[in-house]
Amino acid sequence: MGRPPCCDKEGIKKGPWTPEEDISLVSYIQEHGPGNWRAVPTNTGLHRCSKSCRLRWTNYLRPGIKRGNFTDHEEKMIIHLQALLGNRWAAIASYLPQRTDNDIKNYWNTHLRKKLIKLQAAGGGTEGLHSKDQGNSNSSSQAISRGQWERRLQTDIHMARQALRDALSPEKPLALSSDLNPADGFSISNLKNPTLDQSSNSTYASSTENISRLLKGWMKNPPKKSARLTNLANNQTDYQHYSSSEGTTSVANTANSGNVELSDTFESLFGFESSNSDLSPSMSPEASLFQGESKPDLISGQLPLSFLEKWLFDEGAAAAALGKDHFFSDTI
DNA sequence: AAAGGGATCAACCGCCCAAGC
DNA sequence: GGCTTGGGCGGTTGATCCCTT
Repeated sequence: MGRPPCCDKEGIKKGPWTPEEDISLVSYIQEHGPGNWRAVPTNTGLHRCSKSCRLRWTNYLRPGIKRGNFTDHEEKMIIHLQALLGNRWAAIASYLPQRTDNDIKNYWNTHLRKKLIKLQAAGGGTEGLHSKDQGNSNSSSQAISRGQWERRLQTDIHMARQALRDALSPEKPLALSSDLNPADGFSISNLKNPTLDQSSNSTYASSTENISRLLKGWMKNPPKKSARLTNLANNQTDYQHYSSSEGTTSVANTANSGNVELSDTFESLFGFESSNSDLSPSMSPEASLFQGESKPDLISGQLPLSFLEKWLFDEGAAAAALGKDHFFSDTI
């Protein structure tokens, strides 16, 4: 019984993705939209399993993905949501629309879990986490007892639940959408099927922002790692294609004639300007819509954020709630 | 400068669930 | 109702980076 692994077939490539593969995938999705992943490898000629294509898209190529350092605010969100939801990374990611579940999971496993353990071992709470510079956190907050920390956590959980109940309450549908401005092109139908309605071209074109950002990254940082990875994974690829000086593309060192002018292809395909060094993680409206495709929980993803922000991070409210015994009778 | 080991993160694996037949 | 399939999710792995000795 059981399903045969989808990647068991011979000739299925594994390992790091090359820019060529990324481009194939992105251009295919630009045309057809995400979904029907089974058809992607055959239609693109990629020697990857469908799952790998989906993962690559959702975790790295999808527009609107923010990479790099997590902000204090994001850290707090993750910590609270992890306490609230457990290791349901996809659910947590739905509250951080610019982050992927994989990213959050990695960040939790590599940073936050250790941080929490360390803090709790030191008798602290999340207070220390509220500042990246833990050395500056004041001693009184560090001295918070584990009991207090747990009580506060319980409070937060309760309040978050309450907020979610309120948010999901049919009596308050507008509360959820109050931040949505129809003038910005928002509509439920867009959320349900972002590939329809509005020009799907512009929607999918936004994915180019993301991949171009990635490619720019490769170009900017002479990809030591990438080159190694690529050489390991695919000796035919030469990342010198992507290296450049002053941001101009170069096709020097072309080892594979099939890849000639690949960097030019990037430019024509994605149209990024090498002079544009703004890699700030902004998400275009199209991107946010597009993102909704793979994160269909956009409504409950973005909008409750304000609720949760308000409730989860309002420490004053939490502290005030601590005094209310009825709360504990409710939650314990 | 080199070696060792911990940290990081992209990618894979296996399981689960829902939809379609 | 049972089986198959596609897609999603969380856990884990392994290559690479980076810091310390």
